[in-house]
Amino acid sequence: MLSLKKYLTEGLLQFTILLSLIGVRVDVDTYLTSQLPPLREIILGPSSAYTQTQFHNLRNTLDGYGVHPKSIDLDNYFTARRLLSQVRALDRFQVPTTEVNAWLVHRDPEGSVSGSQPSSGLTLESSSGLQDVTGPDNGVRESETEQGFSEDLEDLGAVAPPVSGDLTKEDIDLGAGRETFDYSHRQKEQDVDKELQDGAEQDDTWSGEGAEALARNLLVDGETGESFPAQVPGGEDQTALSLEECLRLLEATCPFGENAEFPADISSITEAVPSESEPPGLQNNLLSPLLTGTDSPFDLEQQWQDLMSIMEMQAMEVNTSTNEILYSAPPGDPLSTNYSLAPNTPINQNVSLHQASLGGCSQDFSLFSPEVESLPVASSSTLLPLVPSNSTSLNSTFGSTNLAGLFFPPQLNGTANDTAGPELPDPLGGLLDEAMLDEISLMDLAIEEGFNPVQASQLEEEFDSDSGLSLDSSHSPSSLSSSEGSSSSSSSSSSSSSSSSSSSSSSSSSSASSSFSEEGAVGYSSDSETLDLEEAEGAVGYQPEYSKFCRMSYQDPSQLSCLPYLEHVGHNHTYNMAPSALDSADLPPPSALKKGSKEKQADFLDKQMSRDEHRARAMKIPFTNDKIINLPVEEFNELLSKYQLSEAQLSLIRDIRRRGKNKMAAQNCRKRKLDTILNLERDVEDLQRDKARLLREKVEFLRSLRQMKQKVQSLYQEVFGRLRDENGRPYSPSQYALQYAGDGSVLLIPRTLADQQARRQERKPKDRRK
DNA sequence: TCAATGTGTCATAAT
DNA sequence: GGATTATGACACATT
Repeated sequence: MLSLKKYLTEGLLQFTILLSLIGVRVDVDTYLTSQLPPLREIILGPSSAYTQTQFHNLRNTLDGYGVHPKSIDLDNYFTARRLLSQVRALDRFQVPTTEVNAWLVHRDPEGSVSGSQPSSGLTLESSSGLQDVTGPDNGVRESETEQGFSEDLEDLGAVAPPVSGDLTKEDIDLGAGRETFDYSHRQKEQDVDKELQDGAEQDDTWSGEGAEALARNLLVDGETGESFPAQVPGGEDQTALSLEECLRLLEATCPFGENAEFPADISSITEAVPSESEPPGLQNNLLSPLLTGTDSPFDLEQQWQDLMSIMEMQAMEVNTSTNEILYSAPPGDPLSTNYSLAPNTPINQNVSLHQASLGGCSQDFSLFSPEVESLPVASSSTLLPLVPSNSTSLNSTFGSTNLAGLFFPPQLNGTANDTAGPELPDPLGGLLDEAMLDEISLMDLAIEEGFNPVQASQLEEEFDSDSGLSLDSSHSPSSLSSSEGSSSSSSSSSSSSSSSSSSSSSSSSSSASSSFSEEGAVGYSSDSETLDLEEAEGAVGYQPEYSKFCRMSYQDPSQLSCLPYLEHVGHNHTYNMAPSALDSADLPPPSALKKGSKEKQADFLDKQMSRDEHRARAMKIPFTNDKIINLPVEEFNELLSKYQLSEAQLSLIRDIRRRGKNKMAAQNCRKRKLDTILNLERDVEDLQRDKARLLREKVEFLRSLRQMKQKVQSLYQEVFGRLRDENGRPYSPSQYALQYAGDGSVLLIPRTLADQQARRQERKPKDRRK
């Protein structure tokens, strides 16, 4: 069956591709849906290769259009829609928006291959996957960024519709996928896709089918669902053609009135750069790299590649400095605006902010991942040499300068020129304090080596929602052991609950006599029933032990999977038993327990009794140790008054109560101690991360400040060098200086006067401090 | 055999 | 002042 399905699938796919290549438009799904249900079941069942087109059909019916894909009017209809969408999407600066998710799917270590299934969020939440996202070059920062990056991605997902890898083609074609306009439908698609791909995830032939699916996606218009021949096999050429086509459409068919949203959306581009201080004409400069490409396709392609390489660096910035994104200043923050003259840092932060807040824009930026070139549809294959091999935060930050280099006119982009060319020296090399960088690196390494404290806190919240004494037993692994042991002891099921605390009355040698469970209901071992079962299984384990292991386990998350194993961890403290019991303290074989003779169970439980329980039984104490320990003092005294007890018995009872309470107190104390240690550890890691972030921000600010100063200095020298006196001679820099007036004018004043004014200005802040 | 760890118990102070 | 709780210290068992 599988072979038949594969045969049919591949054969039909190849046939479809061939037909498409020769210009015949074929929509297999139409036939599969309406005419060949068995084949559809066979092929569509677990195969993800067909879900895309199926979704198109779904959309065609679900979004209300209701146009049959094979309708004669479909050409005009879809062509008009596609062209309109092209025009509309043109101004959105659409670069492939979904490759990142496709890449995530491919990189998923769990092997989930569906990019459109709803579980993509799970993929994003996977820490390993996130580390993969950061790329191998970002290992230094993985530990620090994995949590923040996850949050960042979640933020992106919260704003932007979840997109999948099977949209790649439409991104290349138009940029704006249909999902951009119909998110709800996309969710429906994902639901269907999940059903369809449940089996596909286990299909070993996915890679082949996935490649075919990608190739097939190239033949299906992502926006209209229309199938059309793959006219341009090369991704880059296709991208260029799409742009050219769009531009031609823009010029030929669309009046400006129809592009009323164009400038508004252009702002979405300019918002990515600190345009607050830009002159209005800059937008033209900003657009020029894209719009002027119609005249020179090569230039357009070259600029497009440059842009993609820049965006790629931006994406790496997203992957590697999420904390900076999370902590970065809001758009209106003075830090972001005041540095607008030096575009490096503000651009970086603004872009990051938009990546975190604007879905479309963020996706557009984030898809430039180093893995994009692995997809045969993007034009980023030539970008690989541009990808910095050492993608540290600082290097990726430098990448943002190239963005300014592209968007800003050269005369305003002195800093970008400093960093754009490979032949130019790295400006940061002379600007940054090496010690500071080393500190950052060491800090990142230190953080990386430790367990992520945020994850630890999450685990702590998950496993111990109550930091106090009482634990929710439903969250405790002891409930597992409870369920496991529920059938092991019949006496456990008959354990009687007395008032607030349940006393475990297990059968002993004399069936009527009671054994005692020292672990009472007070403290954080709240559920004595489970404890009884654990004791019945020979595990001393009590709730705090499990709690402790839970806490220890989130030092290493992998240990979380071993929780059932914990029931065997408990120490067999046979020293609690009476010497007579120690003689035969060996655990009974499991077969004996399974055979379940009550006497053997009674012997076994008898052996598990604590020392005080044996003493109490030896002294013929008429009530359980559990009552002795856990009853309130009034009830306890009332209980004692009911019986005629000897002094020895009363003394033993008081000792039992004291030891029992102290035992629980010790457990609580140890639990609190461990909690304190873990909280301190987490606080230390948080502080280290904050310190590293602040250091990075400081470095960036210093770098921006330095670059601004350099720029101002160069402008100063340039202006000053052009000044001439009445005789046409240049002014001496030692005698004259330029001073900036408050109204924006520049005055030439004697150096001495300038020095005096400078001193006055220096004194003012000092006086204010005083 | 030794070290690390877990646990119960005691003594003592604090509540 | 007694009961309870918290905690350091110790001993013992287990790994």
